[in-house]
Amino acid sequence: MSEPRWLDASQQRDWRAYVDGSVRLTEIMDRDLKTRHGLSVSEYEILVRLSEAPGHRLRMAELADNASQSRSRLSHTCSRLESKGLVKRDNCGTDKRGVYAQLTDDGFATLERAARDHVEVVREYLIDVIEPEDLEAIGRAFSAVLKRLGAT
Amino acid sequence: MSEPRWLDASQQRDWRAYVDGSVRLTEIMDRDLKTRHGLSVSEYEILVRLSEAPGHRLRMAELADNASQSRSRLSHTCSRLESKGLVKRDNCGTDKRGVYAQLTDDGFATLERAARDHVEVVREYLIDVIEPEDLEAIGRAFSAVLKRLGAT
DNA sequence: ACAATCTAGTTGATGCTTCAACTATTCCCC
DNA sequence: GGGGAATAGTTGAAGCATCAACTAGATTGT
Repeated sequence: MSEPRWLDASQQRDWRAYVDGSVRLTEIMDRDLKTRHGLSVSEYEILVRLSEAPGHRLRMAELADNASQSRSRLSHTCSRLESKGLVKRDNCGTDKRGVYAQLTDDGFATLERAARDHVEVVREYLIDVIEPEDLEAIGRAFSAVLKRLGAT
Repeated sequence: MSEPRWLDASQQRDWRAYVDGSVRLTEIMDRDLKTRHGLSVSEYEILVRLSEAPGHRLRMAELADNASQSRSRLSHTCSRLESKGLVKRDNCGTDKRGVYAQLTDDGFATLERAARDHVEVVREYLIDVIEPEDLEAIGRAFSAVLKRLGAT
């Protein structure tokens, strides 16, 4: 219960800009993906991780970790994606508890279309409006955050 | 429908680190505020903005803009805060449609307690683990994003 | 002064997230 | 090899966000 170490004025300003800016940025990306492709950001993230996995499939737990989602949330999201036909679940042979999430052809095609538009939004509202070295700083900073949190 | 300008490898890495890191960071702050003070991040943000306003009160629309929330969302959140006794609504004299959100004494006290803990989390997981100049870069970058989005 | 229009704010339905509880399987080890 | 603990994943309920529809009051133009 010691005295809190408050942020100084400039830290405060930077922190606030980050909080407000990142909220608004996420909002934009969310709405764009939703209206143009019917995907939420968390659905999109799952498709991305699956598309990068060997054979376009991953065990649920690993997928959850990759996408920074809880297992419960992944289960629900995955069910939605499955009912849209973008993902399908397969049992794992070696571990009878296990389940693979597998990207369908339709899922891959949808992702390719969505990714094209998504990258434009990321450019338009972030990458093209900031200095390249500030993007690098962001990368460095959040990598450090992830390391602090014990992730890869 | 032109060719998408894909991100290069280093942009990709930086962008990914940001997406993952910011999601996880928000999660931490959310859980911390919730378990220690019973507040969601969006409730906390509203208390912060109110505490900074003259007389600890603001018109709903202005508060919504400050906190980057939709008016609908503010209405709901404000009702929750009101039922917790942290905020109260007053009619506006000059505009009969208008409503003021007013921070209560209890609300202010709760915010003070929450802010002390919150700043520690922000330090522990972000500010103390990154270089000061990277924080400045983050501030610059997201200010540019906000400007691009037409905010202050 | 009246109608058309615009702005402030709320509401309820719907959908996504979180949390705790649950089943089923595997691992550990005595 | 059998009982206890750990792991994989799902489920349902409750809470929060989003969207469209709505009420009520202000503004504008004629």
